[in-house]
Order: sequence, then C-alpha cells, then structure tokens
Amino acid sequence: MITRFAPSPTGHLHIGGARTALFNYLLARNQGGQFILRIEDTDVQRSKDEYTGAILDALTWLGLTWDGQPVFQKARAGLHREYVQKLLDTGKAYWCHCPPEEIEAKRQEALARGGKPRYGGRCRELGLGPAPGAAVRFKCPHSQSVGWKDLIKGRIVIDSQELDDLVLLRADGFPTYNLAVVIDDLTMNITHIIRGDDHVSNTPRQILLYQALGVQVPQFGHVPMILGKDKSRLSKRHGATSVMAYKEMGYLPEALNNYLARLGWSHGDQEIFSLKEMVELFSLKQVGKAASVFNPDKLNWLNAHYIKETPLETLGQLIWPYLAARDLICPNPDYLIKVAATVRERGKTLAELADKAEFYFLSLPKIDSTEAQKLLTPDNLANLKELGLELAQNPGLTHEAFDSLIQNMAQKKNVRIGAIAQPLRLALTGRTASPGLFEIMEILGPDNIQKRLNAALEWTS
RNA sequence: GUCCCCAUCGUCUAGCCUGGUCCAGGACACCGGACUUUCACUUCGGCAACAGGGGUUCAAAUCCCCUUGGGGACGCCA
Repeated sequence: MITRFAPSPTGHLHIGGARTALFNYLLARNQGGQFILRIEDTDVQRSKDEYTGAILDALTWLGLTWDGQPVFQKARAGLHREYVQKLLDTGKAYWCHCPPEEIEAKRQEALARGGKPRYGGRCRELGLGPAPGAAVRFKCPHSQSVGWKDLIKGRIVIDSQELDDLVLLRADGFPTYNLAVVIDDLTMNITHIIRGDDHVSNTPRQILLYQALGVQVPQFGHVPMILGKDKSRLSKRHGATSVMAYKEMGYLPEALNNYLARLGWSHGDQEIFSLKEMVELFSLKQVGKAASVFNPDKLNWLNAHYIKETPLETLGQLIWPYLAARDLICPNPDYLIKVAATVRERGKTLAELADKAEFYFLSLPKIDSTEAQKLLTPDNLANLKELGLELAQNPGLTHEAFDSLIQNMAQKKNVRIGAIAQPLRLALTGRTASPGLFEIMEILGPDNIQKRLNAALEWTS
C-alpha cells in the first residue's frame, strides 16, 4: 500500500488538509505501507516556495512523517507531456484551438440559461495540430457510466455525459491538475488515493484517463469536508484555519491530531488516542460519510487533557516562549517547572497558561484596579499589613502553619477567610483568580512576598 | 440550474451492513450538587437526538421509495 498527501503550495496547511494528511498517514502506517508527500506546484502563478516550507513544517510539527523526499510536481512536467503525447498518438486526446474567452463566455451563457456549463467539443474531431495558444484536451468517451467503489462513501456512479473534454495541457505547455495527478499517482505507484470530498467530481475524469492509458485504476476514498459552526465550508471567518496558527495559540500536536482523527473517525466510545494508538486502530471503515462541524470547545478539552499529561519540565519549556515574548526573565530552569505545576490545570492552551503565569516573572504584579478598589479597603489593608509582619517573622512557614495563620486571623478579626485571602492574592498576583496562595508564596519566596505586600499597601488608583 | 454526496442529542459520534438485546450509548458544551481562601482540577447527577412522509415486516434508528434540508462539483486553479 502506498498513500500520498498532495497539497498545493498556494497557502498554509489548513485544518482540512491536515486531516487528509493524517488519514493517509494512518492508513499507510496501519498497513505497513508507505506515505508519500507530493507538492502540487503546477500553478506557477500561485505556488510559493515559502508555502512549501510552511506545509513541511506543519506536517513535521504534527509528527506526520512521510517516506522519502517530497516529490515536486512541476519538475515532472516532461513526464506529463510524454503521456499527453501518448494520448494524442492513440487518438485519446486532441489539440483545441478555441480561445479561452470564447469558451468562458459560452460557459456563462449556459449557466445563465440554467444548463450545465461544458465545453462543446468544437475541435474534437477536427484533427488539429499544435499552434500558439492551443491546448490539448482529453477526448472524453461519451455515453458510458463511470463508477468506483469509494473506500469511504461506497458505490458512486456518474454518466460520462456529465463530463466534458477537459484540458490536459495548457497553452503554456504545463499540464493541468487532472492530468498531472493521474500521471504522478500512476508512476509513483500510489495504490490508495485518500483525499477531500471536493475531489469526488474529479474522480470519474481521472478514472477515464487511467482507462485511456490502459492501466489499473487505484482505489479512491473521499473524506467528508470539515464545516464551520454555520455548516458552511470551514474558512477564515470561522476563526483560525491554519495548523501553524493553532501551534502559535498554544495547542499541542497530540491534541490536534486526536481531535482531527475523531472528527469523522471513531473507535467505539474511545476519545483519547495517541498517534501510535491511532495507527494501530485506524480503518477507513470507521470513517463516517457525513461532513462534520469543527468544534473548538472539544479541541480545547483535548488540549487541556494533553497539557495535563505533559511532563512538567517539558511543559515549562513549552510555555516559556510565550513568556519570553513579553520580555520576561526566568531566574532559573527549576523556577519554570514549579510555575508550570501551579498553572497547568488552569488553562486550555499554552498561551493561556503563560498568561496565568505572568505574575511570577514580573518584578511587581499589575494590580487590577477594579478589584483593588473593592478589596484594598482600609480594614483589609490593615490586615494585610499584619499578615505581612507575621510572614516576615516566619519565612519558612509550612503549608499547615500558613493555613492556620490565616484561619486564626480571620477568626480574631471576625471576618471570612476570603477577606484575608483575597487581598493577599491580589497583592501577590494582581488578580483575584490564581493558583493556590501557599503554592505561589513558595515559588515567590519571602523577599518577593514582602515587596509585593508593600506595593499593595501603597497602592493608589 | 445540472450532476454527485450526505442526514442519530447544540456539536463530535456508537448503533445501521448481519432488523428485535435501543422508551437509543459515550464525549464536548451547558445546567445543578460535592470539594474549596480565589480560579481551576476532580467527582456525582441532569438536560438533550433517530429530519418528515410513505412502504416492507410480527417487529425499523436499522431495509426500500419520496419529500425536505445540508454539502460538494461544474476553470487552460488545485
């Protein structure tokens, strides 16, 4: 078995492409086959090298390793032309001299009439030769039905009457997508073509091409589309679509892979899968036929899950770039591990975690003024001052001792524990929601605590 | 418009092929409770679906047909 992922470098790897790549990868690895990467760069205008690099980076980040070197389609144009010539020689293709504008006009006209916009086949039987501006078209066989047993959707049949004579070779001498894909899949011995649903209508054309060449037709499987919340095709207006954007937002590749796999594929009631496990369990039989809606909430849940599973040392290193981007300084590597331990269950993404951890690295926290007005009242400040004194006298306080200190104080002042704890939290972190007070104090250390306490005592809006 | 595909809780889905074990199971989200000095985590519980209509059958979420709804494609883009 040989599968392939064949993106065109006209943009970043998006969520849909990533899932297609994942399914190809899983299928190949599950069957002990090969997974090949082919860059479809025949659109010279829109293809960019930077996108090729970005796509490779994204696949690498996801851990979807491909076999061998990526194949560049443009470099194979000579091969494609050979096959076009072969089709020309056997009368399966012909030169077309029709001006593109004229064809386009007819197409629009047909569409406006409510008909099917197709090329009429003016040059089909004219026996024309090459000429400037001429293209080669496939002589699509008439009145025959083309069908295949789709690996995901089951039997699909289309009347060849629905198809027109597609262009194989453009006037600029470059092959078109449909020709190039067929020749490449054929010559690269691709056995299973797993691609997006939007290619279903290309499949009968391509099958006809395989047949015209007299070669075996590979297996096709079309994975359903990913939709946005409004059930329209997933696009930028639904939020981030590029894989690397998810990386930047602080999603883990494990989470994205897991989410994408579960979007369409299932294995009973199981929700959590490592990539290795997916490889073992994957089967196209368990891929659904219907399009599915991208649900960020569930991705978040998975991401939180994998964040919790990540070893603290690793997690610290993953969070650090987000902190470093804010020009913060890390006192020592151990500090980061301790910090990570206190925030890891409090956020869904690395970016969120970093945000919650920022106060640890600030020389003084940015105190929320709304909360300060509520909490830093004269009474509370008096308590805070007293608490500061106590803490200064007992720098090596145990967790238990700290708890009873606060409790006793609350009792003595006849206030709720929160009346003591919340102003302290605000002084230490600048916020009213944070990791546990004692955990924070352990990490901050006595000097830092006093400094923050003093700053809070002098706080003015 | 034409052709193709699809249809189970708000969302992802199990079940459908091989009808009865399903007054439909799990997960996310949501809503309550417990835990708790905050936020969160965890935990317990709850809400919530077989698109509609016809068949077939003793019996249909499961098989067939129609309707409706949704998606995709119709490029000298990929």
